[in-house]
Amino acid sequence: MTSNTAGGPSRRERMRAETIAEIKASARGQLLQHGPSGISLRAIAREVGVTPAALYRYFDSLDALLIQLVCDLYDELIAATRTAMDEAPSDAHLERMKAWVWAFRAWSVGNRREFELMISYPEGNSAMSICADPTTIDAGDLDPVTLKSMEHAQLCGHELAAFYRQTEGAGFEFGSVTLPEMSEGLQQELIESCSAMIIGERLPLSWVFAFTSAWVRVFGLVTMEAFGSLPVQQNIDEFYKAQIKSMLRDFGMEE
Amino acid sequence: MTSNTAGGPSRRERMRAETIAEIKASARGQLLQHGPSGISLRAIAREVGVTPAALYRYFDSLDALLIQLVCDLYDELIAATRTAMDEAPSDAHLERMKAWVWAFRAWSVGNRREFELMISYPEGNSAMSICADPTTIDAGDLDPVTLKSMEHAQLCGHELAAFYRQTEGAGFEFGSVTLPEMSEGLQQELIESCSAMIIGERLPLSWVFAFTSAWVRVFGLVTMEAFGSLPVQQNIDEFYKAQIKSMLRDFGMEE
DNA sequence: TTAATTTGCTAACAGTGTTCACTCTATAAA
DNA sequence: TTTATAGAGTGAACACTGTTAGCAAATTAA
Repeated sequence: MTSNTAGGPSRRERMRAETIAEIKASARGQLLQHGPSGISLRAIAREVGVTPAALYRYFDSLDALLIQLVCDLYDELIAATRTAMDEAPSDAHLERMKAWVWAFRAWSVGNRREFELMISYPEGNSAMSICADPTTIDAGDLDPVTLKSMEHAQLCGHELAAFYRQTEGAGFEFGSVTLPEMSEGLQQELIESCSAMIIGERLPLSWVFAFTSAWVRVFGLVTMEAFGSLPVQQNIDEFYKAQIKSMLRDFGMEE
Repeated sequence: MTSNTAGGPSRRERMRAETIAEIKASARGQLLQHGPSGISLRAIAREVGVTPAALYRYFDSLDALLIQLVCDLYDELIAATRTAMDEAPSDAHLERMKAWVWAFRAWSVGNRREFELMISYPEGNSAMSICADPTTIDAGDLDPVTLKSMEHAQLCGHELAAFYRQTEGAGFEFGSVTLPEMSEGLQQELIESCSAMIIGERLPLSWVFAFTSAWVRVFGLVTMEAFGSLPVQQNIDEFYKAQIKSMLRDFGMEE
């Protein structure tokens, strides 16, 4: 028929993108209803109105489909976090980091099953990892979900770097924060580990340690809440606030 | 034949217990090789040398078998933790709590797939929860894995209570620890939440908050390490030590 | 129009958890 | 010791699952 003279996506490409979206939507619906292990390829085909074998024209396997879905979910999380951060002024770095925590929590708890799929996929993979092995960090052939999770963490990491640039390290000046003694090796690894997230910027050890500790705490909080194993069940918001205050104290800050 | 006059388990009961153990062992072997979702009832039957249907004489379903397995794994974790604690004198409560953390970590990381199964089973259940809903805490009909995870947490909680009794709250006296301001509701919930673990003992808010925070941090550390997403990969031991020191500071202690 | 690519189908294969009806066999009671 | 009874095991079937191969129709490009 009409050849594709006008640059844009061809008719078939549009159709293809549409059914791909339909497939993903169906998969997500089943995720919501029956959990991560309840996503069935045949059920998806049934819902989309197509034969099971037809789905293999769009995805190499069910695993590949799930990986794609997880990537999309990360994009959703990242977008939600970014807009939440952008509600604060671009130079209010502390507020923006707080917003990151709240948005991360809100999305993960509001999408428990999605969160469950993200951290449990694939079997024992390094989902939600802050950074990968430093030796292979240059290679672009990391698995896509690790990349996405790094992008998610960098969103907060960059803000920390900007905050350091803004205060020029003053945060630790007026606080009585004594760093635990650490070996040379650990110090170096911590700094290098964070430099993967804060590109080009080199933060002092005190900031890096406080940030890493905070990251572990936030991860613990969000995971436990999403899995319903948080020690607090009713006043969760205030518990988070208290935890954030406690973390800020590790940075030597009061408010 | 000979009737069972001598109290002990009958011959059939012994046989039954033996095959049950055999089934569980096979299940665990598959868990090790193929991960939680790779445990197949038919493969177990194949390995035990029996028909798939025969397994239903021992377990109501595959799910029931997995729950039993998870309970056994908790018992193993609890036993490992307890013996590690008992290597310290019974009145060295601080050392014993440290031993709890190290043993918890060592077992979970040394048995990653088992740990994976424990926290992911059943779908979004409250595994590894420190305590359950206070309203139903009296009823003994909680699901068995929640009970086991509580037993695991109580092991450390009791030690904390004993430590408080020993020092009579002196820990917070000589430290410059300022508690984040919290609402009445959160304070009450924190205290009640911990009283489920420290039976009969009522700790002050400062201790309860520090303990809860520490629990979240330890959970975050162990989970991230087991899933390979810890920001540190080489000097993990020292990172844990630094984290523990940081937690002890929340209790107002130095060493 | 012709040729090539894409999309979808049917059918089948190997695997899964679960149930039912039917054998034995070992225990317990008469 | 003989007779019920409960336990353990079997084989066949059902309803699923993910995946592949070969073939037909439709859409695009030459």
